[in-house]
Amino acid sequence: MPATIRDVARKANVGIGTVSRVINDSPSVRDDTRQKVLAAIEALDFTPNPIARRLSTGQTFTIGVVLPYLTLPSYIERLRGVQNILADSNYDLVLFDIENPSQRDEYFKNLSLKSKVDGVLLISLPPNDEQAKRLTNSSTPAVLIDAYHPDLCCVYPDDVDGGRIATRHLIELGHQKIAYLSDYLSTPFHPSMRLRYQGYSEVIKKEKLEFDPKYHVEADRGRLNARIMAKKLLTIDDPPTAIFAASDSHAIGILDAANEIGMSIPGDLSVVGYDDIRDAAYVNLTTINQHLVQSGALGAQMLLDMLAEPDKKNQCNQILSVNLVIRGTTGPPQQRN
Amino acid sequence: MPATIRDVARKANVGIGTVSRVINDSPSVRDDTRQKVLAAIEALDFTPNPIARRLSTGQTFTIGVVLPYLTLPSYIERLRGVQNILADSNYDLVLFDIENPSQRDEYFKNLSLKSKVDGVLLISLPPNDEQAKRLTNSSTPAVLIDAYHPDLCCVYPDDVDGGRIATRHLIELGHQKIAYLSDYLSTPFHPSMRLRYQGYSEVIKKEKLEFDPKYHVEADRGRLNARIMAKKLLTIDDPPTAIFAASDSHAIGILDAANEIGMSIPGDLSVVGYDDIRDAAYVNLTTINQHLVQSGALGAQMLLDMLAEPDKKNQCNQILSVNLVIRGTTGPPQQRN
DNA sequence: CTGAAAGCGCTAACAA
DNA sequence: TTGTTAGCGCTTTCAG
Repeated sequence: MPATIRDVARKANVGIGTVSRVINDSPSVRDDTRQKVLAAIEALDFTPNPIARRLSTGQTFTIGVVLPYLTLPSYIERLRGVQNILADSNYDLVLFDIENPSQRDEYFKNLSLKSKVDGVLLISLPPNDEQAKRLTNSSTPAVLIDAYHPDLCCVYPDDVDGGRIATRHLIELGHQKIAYLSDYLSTPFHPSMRLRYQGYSEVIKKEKLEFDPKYHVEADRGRLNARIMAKKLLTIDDPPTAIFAASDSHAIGILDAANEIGMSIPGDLSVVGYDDIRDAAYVNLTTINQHLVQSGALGAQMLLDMLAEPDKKNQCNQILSVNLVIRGTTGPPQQRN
Repeated sequence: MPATIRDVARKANVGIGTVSRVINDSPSVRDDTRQKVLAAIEALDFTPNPIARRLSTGQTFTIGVVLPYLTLPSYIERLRGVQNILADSNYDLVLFDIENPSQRDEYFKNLSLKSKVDGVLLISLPPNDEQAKRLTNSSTPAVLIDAYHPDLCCVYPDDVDGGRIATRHLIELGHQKIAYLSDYLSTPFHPSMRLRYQGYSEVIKKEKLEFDPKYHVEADRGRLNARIMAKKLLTIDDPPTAIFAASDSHAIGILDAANEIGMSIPGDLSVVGYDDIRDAAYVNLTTINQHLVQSGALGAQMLLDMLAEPDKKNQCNQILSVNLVIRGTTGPPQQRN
């Protein structure tokens, strides 16, 4: 039904190759013939069939974005960054949501990709070695966003430094008893929270502060669980004067707990979060901002660059710096020492 | 590099057509030849090239999902519903995010679709008449999710009824002075909030309650603005004893305001929200639940059905019912009448 | 039941 | 500079 390149050629009285050249902005077309062709294209309301072009060139002009759980705000933000970049390119974004481990495995196995996408962006999906190998072996370039593997291109935030920065901020305010509250670190699902913990404990040790295991608390995911655990933590003997939370959700749960047991913030307790989600500003939470949207954009751009110059060994590892956003939930402890 | 259908044919000592038949589960293949072919496919690790198939059949096995502002949780939920359905189909999901009105217009104009997608899902993007016409004229089937147009297939929530239900709930508790707080209704961007308002005022009138314009408050988007406006509303002469908020974000802002000026909930003030977002449960908010994920799933299924049986006039308008979730922010007013 | 052949709409090499 | 031709890898007649 829609006009084809042949219709245009006939109408413009030129060869089909010429039309193709015009479409592809080839310089070797005389200007008047170009005009003829353009006119015919206009008249016929012709748009080149992308599929045919794909078959012909071998490129799909499609990049696959794989991410887990479309629910988490942070993944979505990264996806936005990706989409922003891709929108300005010729590439379409095809979305693969992984909602359970078996989907995930299947995805890595099939790389359903096979000639379906020109490149893959994996968001927050750290591959194991076997999966990484499969990725490197496949001819489709891939980049990991918010995940790391030595053999792959990655862009990820400097979580260790985030942990350091948050902890240092608290110490500089005069805190000595600083707790860390996170999801369970023993599961393989939260590498970033483990890294933040690493930064935290590194600073604690360097500053020769008391490193009390009771100040390290783990809770199930979610604000409510954080609240419950925080309440416990704050009512023990010799409670901390500050808590570094592995996420803003955790931090907000802590705020709720403090509120519940009548502690004032930041007088009785300082709290630092992580992520700088939308609500953080609203509750005036001091937190670590990692540049989520930017991470997606950077990853997408990296992939686009790889696609553009396949041979050129690209700068393939981008560590994104994080920064402290000081708001109202941190201050000096009430009673020193 | 990857094996083609021809390689398989050669290896299996059959014609290329036969291989195609095997791939497509055609019944007219003798079982032993089928086995031969299958073996060859296995041996060569052959996967049919989807692009070639697309060109050949004219189908793209791709459906385009267009939605505005990837940020809003409710859109994301709907997208999840779509993705859930599409994941189990043969269709890929290609994502188009509209971040500004010009992108939107451009999208409707180009329908970039032209032979790129087999169908379109528009989420929360009410088209005007011209755009709708373009959609109906284009040969690609489309369905609107969370939007309505008489000429198009739509699935959308019963917002008017949501307004009714919330208001009735409050009246049944004994409230007479019921306010409605929403975004600005005069802009074309919040048709649903307008409909909820319609349901609200309908019930107010039917119950012959005082319909005081001062009880209708509009705020800029966001929790903070809701909080500010709510504070104003609650400190006027003769304040309302209950507020119906057009969204949970608004409602939570109202809760904050009440807290700030020392009103107790639901003793001094009842609040009903809308959407039942995640935080609603956390703050124990009574609210209206619209089935977001389901709306996406339904829309996607509808489109798939249209694709499967193009001629059959499908049930093309699905109004999703909403329901009241009673939690802790509503109760009888303290002083009657 | 099966093989051969003709496209799908485009790009790219090759002549002219 | 331009037209012609040969594919890209598959589906689908059409014979046989």
